[in-house]
Amino acid sequence: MFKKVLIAEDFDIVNKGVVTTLKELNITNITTVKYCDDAELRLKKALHDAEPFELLITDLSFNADHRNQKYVSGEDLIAIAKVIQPTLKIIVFSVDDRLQKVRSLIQTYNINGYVCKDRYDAKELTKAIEEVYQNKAYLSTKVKLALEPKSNLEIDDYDIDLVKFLSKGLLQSEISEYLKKQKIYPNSLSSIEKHLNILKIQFKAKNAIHLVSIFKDLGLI
Amino acid sequence: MFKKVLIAEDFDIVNKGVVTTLKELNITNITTVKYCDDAELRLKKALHDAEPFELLITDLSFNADHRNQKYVSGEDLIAIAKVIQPTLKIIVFSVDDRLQKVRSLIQTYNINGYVCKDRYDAKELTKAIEEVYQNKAYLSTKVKLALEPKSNLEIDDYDIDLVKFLSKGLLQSEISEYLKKQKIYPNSLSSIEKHLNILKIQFKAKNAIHLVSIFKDLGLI
DNA sequence: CAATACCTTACGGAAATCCGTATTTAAAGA
DNA sequence: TCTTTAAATACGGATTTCCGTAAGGTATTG
Repeated sequence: MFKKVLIAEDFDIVNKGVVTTLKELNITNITTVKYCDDAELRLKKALHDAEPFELLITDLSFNADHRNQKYVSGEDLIAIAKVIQPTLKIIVFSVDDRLQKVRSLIQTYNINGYVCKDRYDAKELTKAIEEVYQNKAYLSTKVKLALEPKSNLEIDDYDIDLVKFLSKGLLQSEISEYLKKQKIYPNSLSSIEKHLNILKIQFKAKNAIHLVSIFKDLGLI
Repeated sequence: MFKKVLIAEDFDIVNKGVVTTLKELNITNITTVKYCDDAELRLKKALHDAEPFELLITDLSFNADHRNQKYVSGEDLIAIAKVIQPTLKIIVFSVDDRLQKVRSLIQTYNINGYVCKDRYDAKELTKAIEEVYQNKAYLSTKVKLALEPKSNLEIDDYDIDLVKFLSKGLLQSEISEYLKKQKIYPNSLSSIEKHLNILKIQFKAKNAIHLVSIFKDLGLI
C-alpha cells in the first residue's frame, strides 16, 4: 500500500474524514494542507529530501480567504504537481460531478482517480486508493460515464460560461465583444443567442432570467 | 460534556470528520445517519427507550437519491425534531453562510448553534459543542452578523416576491397580471418596473438577470 | 467528389426591458 | 380643508432580447 500521501483540501472536517479513511488502510505517513500553495511546497520539499509523496488526494475548489495564493484551484495544483513530479499518482476528491470536468482532467493531466464527494464517498475513496495503488484507474460510479462517448444532454464549459456571464449582468452583445477579444469561438451575437436558446429548451427555462436561476439552483454556476 | 449525540449528514467523509472531532471531545455514544428520515426514527426510538439524544448536529442540504424520503432537507428534520423532542439541542453544520438563512433558523426553530463548513470548521464545531453544552448559543464568525439588527439595506417581502417571480421566469407583465388577480398593490406594470429599478440601484445590479443572481447569492430567494 | 448534416453567422421583425417624464392617487400634516 | 409629499400609474422612446429564416463554412460519409 502507499506509504506517503499528501491531502489538499480546504475544509477541516473533510480533511479529518480523509485522514481517518487513510488510517483505516494502514497509511500512516499523511500530510494535510489547506492551501494549494502549501501543497506545492510540500511536494518540492519531499522530492528534494528524496522522500517523495506517492499519492496526492486533492479537492478541486478551494475557498479564497485572506491568504493570497498563487494556485487557487485543485486544477492549478494538479498542473504544477505534474511538472514537479510527473510520476505522482493523483486522485481528485470533489463534489463536482460534471462529466465534462472529469473527462478534461483525465485527458489533460492523466489523473489516476476521480471520487465524488457523496453519500458513499468513504467507501469509494478507499476503493480508489487500492485500485490506483495497483496502477489501475478509478472513477466514482457517478462519473463512470465520463469515459463513454458524450451524451447529448451534457453542457460544456462554453455554455456554462455564457450563463455565468449573463448572471454577472453582461448583455449578450457585451459577451460577444468579450469573446471576440479573447478569440474564443463562436462569438457572434447570433451564435450566443442560439446557444442560449438551446439551453433554454434543454432546461425548460422560460427566458434568460429563468435559465440563470435554474443554473444557480443546479450549482452549475 | 454531552453523552449521546446524533449526526445527520449525507456525505460519508464529513460524517467521519465530525465523528473524529466528537471523539476528541470524549463523546463516545455517537450515531450517524445519512438520511433525515433515519434521523427521525432514531430520535423517536431513543426517546421511547428513555435514552434520548442530547444533541443533534445536522447538515442542511441532503442529496436526493433512489431512496424516497419524507424529509428532504435539514430544515425539515429540525422542524420534526423539535416536535418529537422540544428540549433537544441542535447545531446546524452547513456550507450555507447566508445570514438570512441563519436568522430564520434561529427565529423559527430556536437552534442552538450554526457552524459553517469552512477551512477552520473543526475548531468551530468543537467550540460550538462546548458552548451549546453550557446552554450558550454559538454562531460561526462567518455568520455572527445574523443576530445584528437588520440593516436598512434589507428589503421587504413585496420586493423579494417580485424578484422571486422573475427568477421563476415570469414576465413583468405576467407578474402584474398575477398581482391584480391576487388584489395585491401596487400591481401596475409601471410600478413593478419602478420597484425593480430601485432594487437594481440598491444592489448595484446591471439588469434584471444580475439582480436575480445577486438575490440568489445572498439567499434572499 | 458530391450529398449531408451540423455549426456559425447574418438579418429583420416582434416582444420585452429599460428609463425618463408626466399625471393621478393616496397619505400626512398644518 | 387645504397643502405638501410620496407613492402609484401612465406613456413614449431607446435598447435589448427573442425568434424565425437564410446564407456560408466545415466536417463526415458513402
